[in-house]
Amino acid sequence: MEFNLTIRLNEKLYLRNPEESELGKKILQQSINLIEHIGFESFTFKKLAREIGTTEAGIYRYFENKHRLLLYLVDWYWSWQEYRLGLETKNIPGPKTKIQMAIRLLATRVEDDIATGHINEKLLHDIVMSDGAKSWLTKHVEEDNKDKLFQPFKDLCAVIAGFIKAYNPKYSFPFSLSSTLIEMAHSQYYYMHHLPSLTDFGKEKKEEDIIRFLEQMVFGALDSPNK
Amino acid sequence: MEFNLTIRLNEKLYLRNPEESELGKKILQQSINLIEHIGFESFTFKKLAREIGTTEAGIYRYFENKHRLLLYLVDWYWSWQEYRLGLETKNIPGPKTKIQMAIRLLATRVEDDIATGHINEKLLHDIVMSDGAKSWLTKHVEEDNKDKLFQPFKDLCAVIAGFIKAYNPKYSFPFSLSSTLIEMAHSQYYYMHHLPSLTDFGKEKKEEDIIRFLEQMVFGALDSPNK
DNA sequence: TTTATAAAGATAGTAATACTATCAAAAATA
DNA sequence: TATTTTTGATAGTATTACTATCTTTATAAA
Repeated sequence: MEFNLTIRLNEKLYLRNPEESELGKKILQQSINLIEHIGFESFTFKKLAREIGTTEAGIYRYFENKHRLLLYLVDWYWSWQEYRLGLETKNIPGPKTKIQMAIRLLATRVEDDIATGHINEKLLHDIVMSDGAKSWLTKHVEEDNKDKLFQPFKDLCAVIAGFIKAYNPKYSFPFSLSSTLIEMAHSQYYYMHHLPSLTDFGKEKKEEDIIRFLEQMVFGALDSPNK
Repeated sequence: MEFNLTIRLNEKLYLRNPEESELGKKILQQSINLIEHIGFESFTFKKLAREIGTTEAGIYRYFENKHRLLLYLVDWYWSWQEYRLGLETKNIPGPKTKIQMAIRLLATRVEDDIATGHINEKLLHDIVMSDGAKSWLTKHVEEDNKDKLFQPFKDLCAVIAGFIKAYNPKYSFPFSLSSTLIEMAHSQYYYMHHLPSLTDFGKEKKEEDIIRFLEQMVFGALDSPNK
């Protein structure tokens, strides 16, 4: 028996749904390979077309521009993380364990999930670490936000904020702590590998240390008297 | 009497030192205005040249490309923050107060500093929040890092890590906590204004709340038993 | 004062990027 | 079989990201 996970995203992300055709799926698959390989700045639709064996115009039929394609991939990633988190925290009673699970899922390098044929989660994880922030660091954040293009990130943030509130209902900053946690799980990993002197994990480069750091910080904040 | 603050940066950032000529200073001044106004993605040397009343080629004599110019501005900003932090924590005895001062300086919207003629710190602050991360989120981070192009950020991070170690010598993650603090002071501010549902400050939009959040988190982490 | 030299301005040119438009061929669907 | 949809092929344009060259102007040394 086979399981197949499909994630349906906001229609404003694309001109034609890439999940609904072979070419569309190839665009998703190969754009992940190519962005991971050459970086988002050097990535162009022309290069992607060459890689796939189609034409530039063909790709423009699916995505307005490369920023929208990035948004699609990033939204896909956060939706998938929320889905995973839902699975892994199902039937777990204590909010503490749920928060710990969230930290673990976010700070651990992902393995490719076979249930999603054309998406390589491992590579996508690297892309989100290196380029994810670029999806909202633009002059058009607010319009994109009105179009709900950041919804998956916000949803994940809200889920974890929910765990935080369940753990300590008196804590004043559940959303900020949640977004800090999510962002730092990625940043500290990126720093550890590329700018290690911004971290305390430079020598060993162990994910477990990032998890210890984040746990200590989060529960430090949540367990301390909240003025 | 007049005071004049000049910050000398890594020579690899530029082809010709922009601090040493009128045109160079105009490049710095106007690039800040223009990047803040249209965003880093839309910013080009041609537009900048038009703004200044010089030619594209003229600007290329100072900076290899717009990424290097961004790095220059970002490095300038972090150097200036370190300088300010040094000033403000001089003669303050307790490390707790120093950490609080660091948080306050980082999380408070800056006023233009008259001692630096051609640099508008207020606008530069906005640029660093919106585009600062793009200076290291590239495929050439590691080469840039070898060239010490991120030194000012690292230095500031190390100074604050020093305060953290002084406050609690047993704490295991002074550098990671420091980089988290610096990054979050900017991110939370950016989120508060553009993606408020990622924070708890959406309604009031008060800097004081960000400061409270960061202080509570940092001292929560530092005062809790460190396993 | 001439004379070297460095900086700035003016102009041109090129390869690549970020698209848009059009038309024909192929595939799917009615 | 006819019709609609999707893809492929080709062309074209404005802008970007540079490099090159040559002249003028400002500065400073002889």
